[in-house]
Amino acid sequence: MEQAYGEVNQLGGVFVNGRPLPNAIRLRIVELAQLGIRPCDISRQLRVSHGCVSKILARYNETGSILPGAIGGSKPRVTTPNVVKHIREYKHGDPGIFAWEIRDRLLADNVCDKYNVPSVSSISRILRNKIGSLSQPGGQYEGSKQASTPQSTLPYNHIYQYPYTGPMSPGGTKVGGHHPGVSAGHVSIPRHWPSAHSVTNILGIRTFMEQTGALAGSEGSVYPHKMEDWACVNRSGFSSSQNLNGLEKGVMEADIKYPQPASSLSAVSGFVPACAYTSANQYGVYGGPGGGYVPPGHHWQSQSSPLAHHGPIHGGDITASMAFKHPGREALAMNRKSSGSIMKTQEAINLVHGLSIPASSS
DNA sequence: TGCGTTACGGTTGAC
DNA sequence: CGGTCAACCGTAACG
Repeated sequence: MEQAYGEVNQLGGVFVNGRPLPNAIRLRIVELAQLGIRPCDISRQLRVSHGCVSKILARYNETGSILPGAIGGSKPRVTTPNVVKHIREYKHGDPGIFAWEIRDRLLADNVCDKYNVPSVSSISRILRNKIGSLSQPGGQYEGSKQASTPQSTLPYNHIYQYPYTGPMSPGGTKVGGHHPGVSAGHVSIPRHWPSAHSVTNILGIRTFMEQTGALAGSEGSVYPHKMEDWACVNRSGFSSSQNLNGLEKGVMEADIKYPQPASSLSAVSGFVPACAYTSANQYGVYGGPGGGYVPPGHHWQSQSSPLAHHGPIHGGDITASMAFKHPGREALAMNRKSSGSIMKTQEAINLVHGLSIPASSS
């Protein structure tokens, strides 16, 4: 119940099986890569398996987003009220109609397209459960809106992976399906590092969290109050100043705090160390291998954090934008020549800090 | 040695 | 309200 669980990988890093890495670390992975640090070095420094580093970077390169994909949930349902309504009408008009005929008519009438037309079995179920019993007085469906086009069917994945900075959706509504890929990149991560030296701040823990919450309310960005809100980034607050090395950061990575063991990489130890899943995500705070797990008692962020306040929260809607991708990335790859030694890496890290600390020092 | 890939055991959330 | 299912996760290991 209150267990603080986590595991330690071969590199000494802490992770929670089945859960995404904190955004702070995901971001750091991308940033370091952009600085020309080799994935293997990133892996070692952040103590994240190289497979994971590879995956995150590949995803980033492909989509421009560092966000994890949508976890859980089901496919968007195809039997929308509108579809049911039509089925009902078809059935009413021809009580002997077969399910497959209904299916064909749904397609013919453009109620659905081939991608979201219900299966015959689904139609049968609808006929049996909803229409057969006639439990619903019909007509109270959501208006006359055509809710069954592919666009409106809300591909649930997108709300996670492609932070869509829609023109509206002030309530952070379930953003209408937006196709992936297209929009990736026009959002960015705010960049101002918390504090370059504080372990707690390096990953932007508490204070950022609060910021995030506050900002989130401003634009209606919705962060699920659960795990996916690791992506607790607000896309609005920094959109105008996003061109610091192409990376914007600051409102994010507040979510986690990972107490990593100070390993032999002393030079880096101050860089990676603190992380832990927020209490908001119901995970205990845990420390590194040496320290064992810290009991989740101290709740550095209470469940009723600011994050929980900003407007309507729709559980699965992460419209947070951590997506960013900047053109100059390749240029940075020139650093790649550096052999990836820790010293070099540290320089790069310092570079990051140098780039990104407008006013972060406490 | 670096890194892409994948099996595995895990979590999540809509249905 | 608990079970199912299909999505995703990161690690570890392989090549």
